[in-house]
Amino acid sequence: MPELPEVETIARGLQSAIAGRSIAAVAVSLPKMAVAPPNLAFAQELIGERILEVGRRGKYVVMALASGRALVVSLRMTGRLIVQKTAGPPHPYTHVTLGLSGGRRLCFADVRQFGRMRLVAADEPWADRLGIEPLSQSFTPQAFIGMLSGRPTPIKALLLDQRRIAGVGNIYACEALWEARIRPGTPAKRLSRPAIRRLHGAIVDVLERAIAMRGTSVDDYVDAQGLRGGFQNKLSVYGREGSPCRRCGKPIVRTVLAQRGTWWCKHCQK
DNA sequence: CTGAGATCCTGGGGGC
DNA sequence: TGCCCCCAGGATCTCA
Repeated sequence: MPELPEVETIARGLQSAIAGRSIAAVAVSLPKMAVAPPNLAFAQELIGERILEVGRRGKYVVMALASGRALVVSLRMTGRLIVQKTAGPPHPYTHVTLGLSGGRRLCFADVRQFGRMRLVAADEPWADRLGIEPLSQSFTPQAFIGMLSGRPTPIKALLLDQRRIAGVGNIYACEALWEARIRPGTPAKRLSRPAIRRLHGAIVDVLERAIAMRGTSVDDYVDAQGLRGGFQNKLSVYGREGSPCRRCGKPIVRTVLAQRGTWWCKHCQK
């Protein structure tokens, strides 16, 4: 499932592969996957547009268009954005295809159909519910302390809340909590200042290391060029139930917290 | 505001 | 071996 490092990797790949190209054709085979503002036709609006640059906000891929509008893509669990040469069959489970200048096409594929490609107007505040970017200057230890203050919510559930921190998902929440030696179920308000500082550093560290490895491919994640990431080999706890903790050697356990699988070490996460 | 629960989907894993 | 059932999982919406 693509989280911040995977989406960042995809966005960088798209930036080098399709930035500057114009959209010559649009094919939508599953209409719910392609959303446009009211009374506007997705395909018709996009034809003739040009993709200026591709970036990321939280777990969303953001394609800035020449008109000032944007194409915002949510990949959810199984969504993919794949750039291909126009010849040959499209990527499996492609529901939206953008035919681009220069003989390329962008396939938006998704087995489970949870993802969305949304055309947003220039003045549409589409990201107004998203929280702080954890790799931005504004994510300071002080800001993090304020975010957790007084909250009874289990710290892991809080890390997954996109309204607070945008981009952290299940994999990196588990990994950061292990790195900071914090029990996932700890109420946020019960964490000490040093623990919060450790966790702040761990979040930034694990996200940066994962980006450097081009993301984690535990299921079937691939980037815009169809390549797998490398961080799955560096995971400390996620998906490692029964395997020895890399720090203390005790077996990693799996529990359920906030309706999500949660992997952690009972011995060294207090 | 906050949290809990439902919802959307389908491949694949587990159970028999 | 083969078949069927059921579940994971992110964001969004409803409801308390």
